[in-house]
Amino acid sequence: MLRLSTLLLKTLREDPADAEVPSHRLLVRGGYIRRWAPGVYSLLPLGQAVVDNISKVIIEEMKAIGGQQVTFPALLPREYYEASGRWTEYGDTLFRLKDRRNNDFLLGPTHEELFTLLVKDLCSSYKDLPLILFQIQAKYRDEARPRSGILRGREFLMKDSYSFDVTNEGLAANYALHRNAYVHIFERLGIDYRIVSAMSGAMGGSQSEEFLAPSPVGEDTFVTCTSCDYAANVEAVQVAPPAPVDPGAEHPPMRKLHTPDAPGIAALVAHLNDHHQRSVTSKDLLKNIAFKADGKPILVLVPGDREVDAERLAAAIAPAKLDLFEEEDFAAFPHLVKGYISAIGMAAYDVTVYADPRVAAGTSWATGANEFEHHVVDAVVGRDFVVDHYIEVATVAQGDPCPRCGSPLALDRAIEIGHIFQLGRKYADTFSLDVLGPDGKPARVTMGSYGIGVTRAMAVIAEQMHDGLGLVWPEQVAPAKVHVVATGKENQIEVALDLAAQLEGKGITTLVDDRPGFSPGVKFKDAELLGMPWIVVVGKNLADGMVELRNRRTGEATAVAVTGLVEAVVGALA
RNA sequence: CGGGAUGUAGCGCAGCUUGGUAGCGCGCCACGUUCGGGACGUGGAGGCCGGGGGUUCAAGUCCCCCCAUCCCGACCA
Repeated sequence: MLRLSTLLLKTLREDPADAEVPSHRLLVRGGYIRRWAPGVYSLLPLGQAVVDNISKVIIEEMKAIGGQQVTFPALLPREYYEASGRWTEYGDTLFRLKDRRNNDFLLGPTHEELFTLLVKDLCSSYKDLPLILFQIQAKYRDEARPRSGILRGREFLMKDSYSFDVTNEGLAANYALHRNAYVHIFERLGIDYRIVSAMSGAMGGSQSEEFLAPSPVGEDTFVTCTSCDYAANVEAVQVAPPAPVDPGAEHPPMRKLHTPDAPGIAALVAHLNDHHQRSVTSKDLLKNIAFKADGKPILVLVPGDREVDAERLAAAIAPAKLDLFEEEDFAAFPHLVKGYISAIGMAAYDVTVYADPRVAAGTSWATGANEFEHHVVDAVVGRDFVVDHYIEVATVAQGDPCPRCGSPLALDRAIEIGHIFQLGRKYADTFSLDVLGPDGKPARVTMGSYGIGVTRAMAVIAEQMHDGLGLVWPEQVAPAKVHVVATGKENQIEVALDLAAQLEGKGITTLVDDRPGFSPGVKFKDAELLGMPWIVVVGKNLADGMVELRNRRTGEATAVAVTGLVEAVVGALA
């Protein structure tokens, strides 16, 4: 039983000044969490209770698919991350520190390395596999911009699990088990979610799916088809192949035009239409964007109404390191003229040209001329310039055709709450993780990794389930199922405590507001802010032997005899 | 890393233009009244005005530097 008279809880009447999104505002106001530094929070007693409830659901479902729980250290020596290359790859996002002997350590951002090494240490036969290990543990990532309370923290609680198999079929089976377990977990937590295809490029065709919770404050964007069941993160959308181009089509010869004051797509559209009797929109122009791949200039071509998604590009050219083309790069490489960039003639300078599939061979474009204040029109792909590689890097827009069925795609924002990934043999290769197969020969192990943000799930639930008065927890995660409010100056507190004890006796977690001297208004407001699914009011009707049972979500209230309260609650929860 | 905003009591804020004894609301403590929608009275506790330097007889207020926090952008030629 949680008693408000002694519980460490101070609710705030006003919104904290630094909180914008609802989950952050309400969790701080309700005394669930407290901030210490950007992206670093304490869980107070009620917050801890929520996290415990979420963890319990996750642990049950992970064990149901044969997962074995472990706990790894968060403090890790550099050498293992050096071996996998992530000491460098993670960059500034990695928290690094030194011990007294000046040895490098890090705070673990995720644990593939150590799980791989543990299995290498302990498992030497195919008979030891398949194996699923998981932990619920704090992760550390020095995010460029932590935000939105515990939605994106620098320290956060995560369930991470890893599967180990000898065969690809085994990996696929473990992946399917996890996918299924995640469905159960998010259903039980009452989270509204979608499963979408995620980016798989960098890891080489491995399958990967994300569990996304639709939310206006989400940082991810995903598409869903308006008619079939296609759903994907925008980063993973595959463009439908462009309509075939008639190879025999005649195009007028390429012409160079003087286009003063027309750098940039919008200015060029206006200039061509006003001064050259063309009828073009941004779609007909080629957007040429220069980057550096391992220091060498590359060009990326997309239609003028699209943007280049740098994340997708980075994944597409990995492991080459992607950088922007800066002022000094233009100065050092005068063949590319800022504002008038063109792919024409770039083959001579060893500049690799990447293009979106819409920039198909035989299509005709207006583009830069690599000459100050000049553009060209009627430049034809394959005739006037060459595309070296086609890659998926253009941003996706509302209404784009579904790659599966061609119907328009819808775009929505969401928060990533889970990610399941067929890693394959990447880490097994790094650490030479083999087991002996039935044929007596070593077999390379294949792995999956699977994550759920536990503290983020708490924020997501708050985000999806609140109203103007406060939080509205689902029964599975609420710190208590019932909040008993005692108002009045008679024996209400005694009766409330007695009812709470009876409810607890039935296994129903109960929070009771037994604070003396608080006005009824304060107690009602707090009960609504804190968001337990059921509120029992022990007040003035006690004189008639009655109390009130309210549903926090619907606001529905019914009068119940004190003697029948426990039974009524049991019925309501069933 | 760039742009914007903000740092004054536990929380939310005013005071800064025009320098002159540190304020308000909530919360907190004591006593009394009140008790179904954030009650009231009386008395109280609580501040290095983010930090450093400067100007001045005098700085929360003016000037310079630094730090921190929040929001937006992370490139679009």
